[in-house]
Amino acid sequence: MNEPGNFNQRVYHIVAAIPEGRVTTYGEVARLAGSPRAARQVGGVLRRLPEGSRLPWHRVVNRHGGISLQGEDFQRQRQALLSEGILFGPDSAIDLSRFGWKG
DNA sequence: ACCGTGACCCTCG
DNA sequence: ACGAGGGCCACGG
Repeated sequence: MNEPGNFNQRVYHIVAAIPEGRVTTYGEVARLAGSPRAARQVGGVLRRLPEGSRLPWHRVVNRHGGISLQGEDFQRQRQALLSEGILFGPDSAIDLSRFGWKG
């Protein structure tokens, strides 16, 4: 079991399954992938997505419901989420109890 | 096979 | 309640 590159594949699969208009966290993806302590790695996978990937990477946020990207990438993710009807609170964070995958 | 890296998260003061 | 500090661990070079 657990062949090389499996983590990547699992992450792809899980992220691809996040419904439009919903978000989940790096930690949750890591848990679903079977490596609860590899939240950081999830970010690593998404960072190196092949250009032109159709994976909805923007639906993954940090545990506070905030965007972990910086500068231009921050704006791109924010825009993508807004265009799906996801709202940001006064603290610039998404209410996970409302827009989280499980809801 | 080792080593740096980091789109995170938990634990303590 | 909150911030700094450090552990974590799969990946690529």
